[in-house]
Amino acid sequence: MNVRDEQRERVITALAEHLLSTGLSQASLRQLAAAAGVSDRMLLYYFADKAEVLALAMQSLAGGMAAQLETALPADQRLSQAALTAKAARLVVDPVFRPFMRLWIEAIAAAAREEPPFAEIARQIGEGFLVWIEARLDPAQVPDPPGAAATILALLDGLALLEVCGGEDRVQRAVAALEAAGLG
Amino acid sequence: MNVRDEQRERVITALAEHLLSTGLSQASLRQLAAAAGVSDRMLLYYFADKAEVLALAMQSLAGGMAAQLETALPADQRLSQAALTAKAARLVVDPVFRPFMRLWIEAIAAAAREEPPFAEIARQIGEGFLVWIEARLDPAQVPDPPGAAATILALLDGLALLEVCGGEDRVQRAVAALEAAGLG
DNA sequence: CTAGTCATGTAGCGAACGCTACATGAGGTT
DNA sequence: AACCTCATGTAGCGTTCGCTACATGACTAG
Repeated sequence: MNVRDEQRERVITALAEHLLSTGLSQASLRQLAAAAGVSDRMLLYYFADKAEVLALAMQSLAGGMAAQLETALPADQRLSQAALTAKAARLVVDPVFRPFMRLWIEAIAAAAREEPPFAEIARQIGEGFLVWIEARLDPAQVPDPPGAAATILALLDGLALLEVCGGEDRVQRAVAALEAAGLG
Repeated sequence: MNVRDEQRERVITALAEHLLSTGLSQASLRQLAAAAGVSDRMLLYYFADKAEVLALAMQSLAGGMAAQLETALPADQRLSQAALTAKAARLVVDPVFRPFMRLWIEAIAAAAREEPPFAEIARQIGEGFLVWIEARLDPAQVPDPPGAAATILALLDGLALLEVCGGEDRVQRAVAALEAAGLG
């Protein structure tokens, strides 16, 4: 393989990690290059432009996130809406997933202002989430799986927002309430 | 009153409108000044810095939003969690409120990256939302009002995110599902 | 009348941004 | 040996950003 192609892989992996830990605020070309251990000049030699860098790094993260979600809550078990809501909520507020959720809301906000490449990225990742959720809903118990999945996704994303504007304890209280309801 | 103080009021009102319609992406000092019909130089004569301008405009918007919410769903009627969730969800996806919700998630994302003055603003507005919600929950029907309020807020905010990453139809399906559940 | 505050304009600073032009050496091909 | 592509460095372009220094006319207080 090319040196260039090797570097593309190496750099994207490093940048995914960097984005996870610092968010989109530290994502200028120069900052990304420094985080990946290359010069900004070379970053634009490996990739077409900043949008490509961010798109690839976000896709890499989404892939990792999807794999972790698969193992954390396997699809062979179908749940009621309340039960899945509670379990998924506990998952996404876990310290393991929280950095991703933080980045996820930054990406959606960037998509909201139509900032490339986030409009596309956010659509893709959101779609992936919906598929993941719907695959875990028991059609026998859930009258409207697409509606239920959309509702659950909204709630999960909302928990990430709640953490920012309401703090950790509010999130825990919400998750506890969901678990209490999920037992019914 | 001073010319300066008159201008402060006038400019903030204009900028609240501007932020509502264009979001935070068109919010550089020069763009804000143009939207308010003044020079950027004068904007920084009327206000201390950009953070003050944004803070005041956001507070103005939050006030207007709060007033509209009060009239749209008066506090004298206490509801069950499911019923309030459904009613509030229908409210926030209304075209009247959607621009605010859009801006709201941009503000939370800015808060997430600790961008002044949004950390403070987001906390304030989020707190206001929680109070508003809790004041409409019937304590006789709701075992854990703070938890329920946090859950509802997460869901409402999440609907705004869902619109960005999943599109209008997904939001409508989620609201329909919530209304179906709210009838039970 | 003079002095000073208020309101506003002109001009620009220094930094960061995304991105590019150009040079250079290393290594392979003919 | 001549040439060419690849990988990399240096330097900087043009723009936008938040913000400021400085000047100037208008009005007001002593």
